[in-house]
Amino acid sequence: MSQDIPVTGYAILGLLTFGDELTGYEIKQRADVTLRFYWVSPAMSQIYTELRRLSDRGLVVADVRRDGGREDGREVTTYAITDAGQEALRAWMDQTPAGFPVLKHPVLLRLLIGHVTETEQTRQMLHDYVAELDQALADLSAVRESLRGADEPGQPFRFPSLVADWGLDYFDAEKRHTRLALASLGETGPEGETATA
Amino acid sequence: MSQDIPVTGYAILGLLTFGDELTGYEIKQRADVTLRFYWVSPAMSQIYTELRRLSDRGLVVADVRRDGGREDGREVTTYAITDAGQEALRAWMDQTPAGFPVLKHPVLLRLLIGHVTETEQTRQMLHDYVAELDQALADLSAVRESLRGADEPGQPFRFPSLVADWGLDYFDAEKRHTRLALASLGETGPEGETATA
DNA sequence: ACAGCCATGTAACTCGTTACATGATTAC
DNA sequence: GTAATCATGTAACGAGTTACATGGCTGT
Repeated sequence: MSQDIPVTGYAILGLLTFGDELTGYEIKQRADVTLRFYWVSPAMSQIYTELRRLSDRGLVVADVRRDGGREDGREVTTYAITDAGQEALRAWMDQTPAGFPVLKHPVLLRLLIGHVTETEQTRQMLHDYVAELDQALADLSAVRESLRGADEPGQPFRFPSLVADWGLDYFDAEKRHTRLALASLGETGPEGETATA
Repeated sequence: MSQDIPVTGYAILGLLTFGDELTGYEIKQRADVTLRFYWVSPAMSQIYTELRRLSDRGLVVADVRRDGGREDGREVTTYAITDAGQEALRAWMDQTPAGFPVLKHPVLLRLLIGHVTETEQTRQMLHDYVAELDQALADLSAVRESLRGADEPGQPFRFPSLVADWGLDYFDAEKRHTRLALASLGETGPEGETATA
């Protein structure tokens, strides 16, 4: 029937299962704080394209409204998941294998061919990565905190909390690995210096 | 000059810095055992496309040869990185930021919306994931072992070893996280049973 | 003889991105 | 008044995939 929907489509559908009617713009914002860590943050244009597709298949309903009710006001379209959408999402979850994660890790890719450049350059890259990880950790921590109070079994944010904790641990592990790599490069680099951070 | 090369192009270029002349087919095999874990394993057609591009820009040289030297034999094309290729790769490493990793994690995506399906279904997914992680760990361990003996500073496989160790640790951490999630689901699931594995 | 691997490529297509275009609303 | 944010879309394009097509070589 409707298995020709990209995963991102189901991801958007999933965002709509948390109870609210959302505009495309709001979906983008939600994606930026959640999906972005373990899937992608789709471009606005992609979101509108996907909403169009979901709407065509009856998996979401669009609700066009005049902002503020005025005749000349701005048109705002909110989307809600339909029963058919719930079923399609459920069928996807239950009947298609999740698949193995794909990691596009430019830091590891460059580390792999570290012999092509100076050790100092590689160290710099790793330091930069740590800084970006700190930022990601801060962002994700904030999200995780915002779920407190509704993260127990039976409560709405149980699963998002589980995922956020997993993500936090993952970023921590990345920091550890980066530091280990830095240590390995620092101890035995061409120059006699040790790691600086 | 030549910054219109996709990352996968540089990745292929990188594979050619380890000393051998490789055919497109062999590049695919190398990618399947190394790149696949932290970048992607490009399709054959993508590899040939990329080799064509690199060749057009003079970053690799193609060496067309008759297999076995016979006039009617099969044509085999091997590729080697050129000096210009080394420079381009180095320039890319030194002058463009690596960028933050992108993780496409269907297991986490589905766990996030776990409330859509039965807990048992989610548990099943996590169990399957553990099995796949075991496979990945076995594969990567084999690669890592094959690097032993040339993984010290100054030796050719120092950086690949560093990356392999990082990867092994990462997969271990994923297993841990999966078990934690399973525990969390098992203890408090709707049915009174505990986790089965 | 035949299966399986080695080897190379083209064509069609999809996902997703960036750039462009438009305009209303809100906060300062 | 004007900058930032809210809101929606189109067009062009690029990276990468699957399907298709071809054919030689190797082991049994």
